[in-house]
Amino acid sequence: MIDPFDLTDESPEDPTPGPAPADAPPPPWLSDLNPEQRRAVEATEGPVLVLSGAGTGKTRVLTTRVAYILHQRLTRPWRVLAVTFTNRAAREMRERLGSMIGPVAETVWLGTFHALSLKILRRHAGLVGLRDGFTILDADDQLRLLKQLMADANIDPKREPPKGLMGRIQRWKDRGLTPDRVPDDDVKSAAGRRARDLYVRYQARLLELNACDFGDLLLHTLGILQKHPDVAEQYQNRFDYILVDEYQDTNVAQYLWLRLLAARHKNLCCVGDDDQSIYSWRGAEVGNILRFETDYPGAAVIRLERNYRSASPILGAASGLIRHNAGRLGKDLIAAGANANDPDTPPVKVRGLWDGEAEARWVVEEIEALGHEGLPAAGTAILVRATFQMREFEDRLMTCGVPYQVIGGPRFYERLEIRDALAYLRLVAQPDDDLAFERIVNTPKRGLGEASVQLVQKLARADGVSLLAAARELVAGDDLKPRAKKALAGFVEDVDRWRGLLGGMPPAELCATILEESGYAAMWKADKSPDAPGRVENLEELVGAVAEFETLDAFLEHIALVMETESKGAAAGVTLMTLHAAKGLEFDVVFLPGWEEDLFPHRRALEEGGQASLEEERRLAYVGLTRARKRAFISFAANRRIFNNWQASLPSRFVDELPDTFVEKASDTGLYGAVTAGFAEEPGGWGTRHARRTLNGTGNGGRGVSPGTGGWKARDRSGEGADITVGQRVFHQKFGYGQVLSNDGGKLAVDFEKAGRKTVVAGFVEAA
DNA sequence: AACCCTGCCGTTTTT
DNA sequence: CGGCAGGGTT
Repeated sequence: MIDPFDLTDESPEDPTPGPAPADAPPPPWLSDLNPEQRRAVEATEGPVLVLSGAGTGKTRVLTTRVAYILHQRLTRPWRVLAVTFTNRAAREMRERLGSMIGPVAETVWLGTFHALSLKILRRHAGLVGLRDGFTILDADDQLRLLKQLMADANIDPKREPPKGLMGRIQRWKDRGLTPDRVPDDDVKSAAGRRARDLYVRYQARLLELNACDFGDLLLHTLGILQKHPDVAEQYQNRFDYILVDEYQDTNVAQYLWLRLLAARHKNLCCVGDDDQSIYSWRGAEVGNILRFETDYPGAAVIRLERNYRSASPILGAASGLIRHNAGRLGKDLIAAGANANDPDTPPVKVRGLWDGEAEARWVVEEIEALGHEGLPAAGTAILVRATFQMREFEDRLMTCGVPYQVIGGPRFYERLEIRDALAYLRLVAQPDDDLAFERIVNTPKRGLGEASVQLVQKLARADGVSLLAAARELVAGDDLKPRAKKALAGFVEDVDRWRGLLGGMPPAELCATILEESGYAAMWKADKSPDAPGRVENLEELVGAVAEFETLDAFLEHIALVMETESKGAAAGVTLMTLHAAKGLEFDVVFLPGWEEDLFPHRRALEEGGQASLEEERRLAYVGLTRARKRAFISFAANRRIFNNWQASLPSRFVDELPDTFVEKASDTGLYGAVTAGFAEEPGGWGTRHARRTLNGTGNGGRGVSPGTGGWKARDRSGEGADITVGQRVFHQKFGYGQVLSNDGGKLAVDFEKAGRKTVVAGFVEAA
């Protein structure tokens, strides 16, 4: 593992200028660009906004732009700053840059906002009250710390959920607001004031711990740049060109960070797509991209609209959908890729099904059929709105023997056993890491209960020393019961001994030694719960991960910023993940299930964010569709089990918003009428449209289940549903026999004999 | 100090 | 229904 920032030569006055541009052969990569891309690459001076639609080659533009700047000898590699959001994007960019310009790519300042901030912050830690070697807390540490502070302040965690408070604090940090800058509007309520007070204490406590959280990496760096003009100037002069990926995802703090660094020359190139902004709920400000031209007068705005990824019906469907959003910068994708002109590309298939299980069955059937057409599972993805949807697909894929992998879920470094093991390593590397001490002082159980730990904490606070130091004092004194004293003495001795080994053996060996001698590995080996063997394996894997590093410090620094493990091996089967996780990826075939009101767009999003959130949900749908190269499938179910009770659901409004020209809709016979939506009724009858001959015409008196969804009507199978009366005994395909409790305009409350009380639509039951 | 039980809640997630 | 957190119990 190489630390990309471990630069051996960063000197701005590097004495070896390269050959003049004229001497160099024309770079091959310029001619591969289309005219817009080329403009985006060649407009090196001044602010540039590249509006880069899905699949229009933004990574290529970014990397080529860096290569071009260097090739033109406009500056030196270490004077170029390229910022991304994820480690994955940074890695990909560095690799591609390396293939264009060679090993010199390693010296470009390229990384995530957080990694780059950390690099700057390490050099000026003293300016914000941090000392050298400060640690970075992860989400778990943050929350534990906040809970402690809440307990100190007598705030009931029942009334004020710690997660909510943490969220508030993080949102302030996202906006670049230190505690003293929190606006009055945010502390009008008592809860707001309490949150602000806690924010003050939280920041103070972090400094005591010589630690900072992820938000602080940006916030502190921003503070340094704002309050110390001399330092700011140093970096403003250092970076001659700044490039930013995924600009639509920047928060206010990041926006200010960029603005400060680019203040001198304004050679700031932001690449993004307002239509793919899906992270406002974690602080991203679409406004940043929408306002770019105002913020940077005279900015060049370049639109990349030639899509090289998707077949034209997919682009047509996606464009038609996103057109329903207001306040866009405006951009239309044009099919330009190899998949675009294939006359055989079928439209986007939209399919209504009975329930989630039928939906999964259908999806997997389609996957198997596509396999015979030469579109194997390995290039296929199922993209869901919420993780609970995954289970049904997993079940079905497993029973059908289709290989698959789930992306997302709990990450390696977030697992309990890994976090515990890391706490050991942290404490050894950094003896005053109090959070690490607390975490493992009694793990595995050493007979050190809360009483003993509190004694240590009290002493530490009184003497102003770390917990480990206080423990050491306590062991020497007589304030502890003999039992606890012995246990604590043993623990302190262990830590001291491991510290003594620090320089003497490779870090992986040290890690293994610690896990053995602490009894931590033994604890899991002895555990007979079903997940214990997996945890033991993970610990072994951790040792393997440490082996990639020269020193323990280097390893800890790495995992503080890179919480993911390197993805191992190529995807073998169907990829199952959330829509959010799919951003930036592409697949030959994409399935988008669960397009139902309340699920997608998600009810909670609409409840808290109204119109703005609806548009964000729509962008999410747009992101999903534009992941597909060759085929896209959308589906929705009429019934879905949510928290164990069945819920009748309506097709998503997004289904209605898909332009008819590019989609082919069908639903299982009788599931829905097809009054205006142009749905065929037969399963599998894609070509046979009965658009105008609808079930509505066969006796449903136009009684819709819900207004506002266009032509979708509850089915009324030749009228049986109409004459259901309260108290009647009925039969339901899924739930069996039951008695009708009430009838609310076709929505029946039924007490089923086997399945219990459910709400069903009248059309789904028949008189028994 | 360790275990069990009850009650609540249930969207998306990187660094 | 099921996971988890916190409280109460042994």
